[in-house]
Amino acid sequence: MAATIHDVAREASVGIGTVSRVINNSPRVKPATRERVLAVIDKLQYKPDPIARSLVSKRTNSLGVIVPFFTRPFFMELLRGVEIVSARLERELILYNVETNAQRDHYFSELPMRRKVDGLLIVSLTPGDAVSRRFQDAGLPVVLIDAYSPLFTSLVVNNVEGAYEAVKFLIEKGHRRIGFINGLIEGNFKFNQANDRLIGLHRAFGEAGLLFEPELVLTSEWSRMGGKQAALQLLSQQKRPTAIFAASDMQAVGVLEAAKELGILVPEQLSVIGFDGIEVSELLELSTIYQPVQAMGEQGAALLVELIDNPAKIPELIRFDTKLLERHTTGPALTPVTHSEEQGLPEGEASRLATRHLL
Amino acid sequence: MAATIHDVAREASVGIGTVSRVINNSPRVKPATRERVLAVIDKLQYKPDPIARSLVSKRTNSLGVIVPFFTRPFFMELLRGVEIVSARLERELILYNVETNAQRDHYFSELPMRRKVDGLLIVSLTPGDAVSRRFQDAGLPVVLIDAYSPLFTSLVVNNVEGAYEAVKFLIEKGHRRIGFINGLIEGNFKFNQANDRLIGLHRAFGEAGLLFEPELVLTSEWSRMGGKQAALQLLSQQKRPTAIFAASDMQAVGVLEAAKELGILVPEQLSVIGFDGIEVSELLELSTIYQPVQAMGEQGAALLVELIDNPAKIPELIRFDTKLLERHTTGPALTPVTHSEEQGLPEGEASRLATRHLL
DNA sequence: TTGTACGCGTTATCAA
DNA sequence: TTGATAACGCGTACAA
Repeated sequence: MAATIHDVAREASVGIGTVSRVINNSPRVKPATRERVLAVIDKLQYKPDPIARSLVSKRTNSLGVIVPFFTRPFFMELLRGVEIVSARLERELILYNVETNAQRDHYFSELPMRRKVDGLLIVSLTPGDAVSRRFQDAGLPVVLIDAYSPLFTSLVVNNVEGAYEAVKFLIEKGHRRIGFINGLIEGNFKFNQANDRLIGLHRAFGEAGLLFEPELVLTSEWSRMGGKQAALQLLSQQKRPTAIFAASDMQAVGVLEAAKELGILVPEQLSVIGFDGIEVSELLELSTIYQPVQAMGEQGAALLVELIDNPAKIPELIRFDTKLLERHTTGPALTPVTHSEEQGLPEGEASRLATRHLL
Repeated sequence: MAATIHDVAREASVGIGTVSRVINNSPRVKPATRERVLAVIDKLQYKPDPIARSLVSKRTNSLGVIVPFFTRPFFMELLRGVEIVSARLERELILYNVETNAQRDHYFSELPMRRKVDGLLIVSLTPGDAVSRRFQDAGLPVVLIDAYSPLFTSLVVNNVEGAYEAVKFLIEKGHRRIGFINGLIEGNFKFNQANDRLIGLHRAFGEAGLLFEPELVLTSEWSRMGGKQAALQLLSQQKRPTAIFAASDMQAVGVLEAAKELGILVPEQLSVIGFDGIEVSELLELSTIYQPVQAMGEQGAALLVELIDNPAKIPELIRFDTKLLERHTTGPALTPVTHSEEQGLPEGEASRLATRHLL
C-alpha cells in the first residue's frame, strides 16, 4: 500500500497539517521540521494522492478537449499544439472525440456536471445558448478554437479573407469558370467555416464582376472521397471549370484524384487550390490557404489555463490570418476547352502524363 | 452549487445509503422508494461526483495511453482504434505523449503512483525491468501495443515476416541491389521494430543467396526528411540500388522525394516499398507492408479493460500479420545503370516526367 | 428494506 | 509555528 499523509506525519512526529504545508511549500513552517518531513517523504516515497486532493481543492489538473474527428490531419495538427502546452504546463489531456451529434450532445451535457476537467477546449464546434449557459452556470472555463461565441474566448481564423484570397488568386491567373467545393455542415459542425468560405468566394466574384454560377458550387464531406465525388461531377459538366477551390486540403486531394482519373492535367488543364495547409498539401505540392493550426492549438490551451487561474477574465476574440501558399497545382488559365475539342494532346500521352504518380 | 447525495436523501426522506443503493442499482431497495429517489434525482439533476466516487472506489474510469510522437500517422491510426473502444466502453482517454527519453521516464515513474488511470496502454515503448516491477507493484494493469514484454499482455505485428516479404517481393521482381533504410532507435523507442525488420531482410537475402552489402543499409529518423536524406545518399552511390525498402511509409515518402529531386523515375528506374500502410501510402500509390494498426489499437484497449476488470488475467502475446500491398512504386528491375550511361532519356524529358506531381 | 456511522486522503480553519 | 479537527462527496459495513 502506498504511504499516506498520515504515515508521513507519524513517522516525522508531526501533525498532518504540517506535512500538508510542507508539500504545498507554505512558508509557515520552520526549516528544521521541513527538512525532517522532507526526509520522511523521500524515505516513504510518499506522493500526495491526486484524487483526494481534487476532492477538496476542486481541481483536477487536467484539460479536456472536445474535438470532432480527431484523426483528421487538421485536428491532429491542432491537437499537437494543445498537447505541447498542456504538457509544458503539466496538465493532463483528456480527449473527447465526437463523430456524431449524439456524442457531441452527450459531452456537452455531461461534462459541465462531472468535474473531471478544470477547463474545456472546444474545437470547431459551437455550443448553443442552452449549452453555453450550462457551462457558465457550472463555472467551467471554456475556450473555443476554430469556432466563435461571444460568451467564450474564441480563436478563429479569418475564413472569409482566406477564401477571398484563394479565389482572387485564381481570378488573377485568368480563371473565369471557377468551381467551389464547399464542406458539408455536418450536423452543425463546421457551420461558420463553410459559410465564411462561401462569403469570401462571393466577395471575390463580386469584385471581379464575375457572376456566380450555382452549378459550379457543390458541397461534400470534408474528406478526400467527398472532394473526389464532387470534382467528378464538376469536371464532367459540358463547360467544365478551369479551376477548383476546395474548402479543405483533403477535399482538394480528392479533386486531384478525380482529375487524374479523368485524364485531366493539373495544373495545365485544371488549377486546384485547397484550404488548411496540412502536411499532405506539402507532399502533393498542392497550392493552398494555410492556417496556423498548431499555433491556434497552443494559444488556445495557454488561454484556457489562464482562464482557469483567473476565471474572471473576460472573453476575447482572437483572429488568425491565413496565408496563400502558391505551389504547383495552380497555373494560368488556358482558353476554355470543351470535351469535343480537347484532343489536342494525343490520347495516350495525356493519360500517361496524368497517370504519373510520384508526388 | 450542484446537488449532492445528501440533498437527494433529504428531499426524498431517505438515508444516503438508500440513495447510494439506487444509483448503483442494488437490488436491495423497495421498488416504491426507488421510484421516489429516482424522481428526486431527476428533479435535482443530481449526478454523483466522479472524484468522490473514485476516492473510495479506487477507480477513475479512465484509460491512460503512453504514446511517442502521437501526431505521426502510424500512431494516429492506432489511437483512433483505442479511442473507438474507450468511447464505447465509456472510459475517458488520457493522452501521455512522449517525445524524449526524459518524458518517457517521467511518465514511467509518475504514473504508477498517482492513480489517475485504471490502466495503461503503452505504445511502441518497452518498459525496462525496474519500471515493469513498479507497474506490477502498484497493481496497475498494463497492455503493450507494438512492443513486447513477457510481463504484460503484448500486441505485436510480425515485423520479421513483413520485412522478409517486402524484400522477397523485390527480389522476385528481379532486383539485386536493394537498399534498406531502417528506422533509428530513438533512445530505445522502436528498438525491436528496427531490429526485426533488419532480420527479415537478412533472411530474404540469405534465402536468395544474395550477399548483404553494408553500404546499402542506412539508418534514419522515422520521418520523411530522414528517409529523404538517406535515399539521397543511397542514390548517389556509384552503383546505386534499383530498389529501396524503407522501414516506414513516411521514410518511403522521403525516398520518393529524393528520387524526384534526382530525376530518377519511380518505378521505372527505382522501386520503392514502405512499411505501415498508413493513409498517405494510398494517396501516393506507394507499395507497402500493411499492418492492422487500428485493429491493434482497438484490441489493445479492449484487452486492457478486461484486465482492469479481472486483474488476475495472465499476460498473453498476440500477433498480427502484415499484408503486402502492391501498388505503383514497385516494378521489375531493369539492367542496372551507372551514372555515366543513364543519358538514354533526353535530360529535359526525364526531369519533366519526374517533376510531375499530382499523386 | 433502510438508516447511521465511518473511512477514503487531502486541504483549510482555528486555537494553541 | 504547529496540531487537531472539520469538511469534501461518496461507498459500505453494520445496526435497526
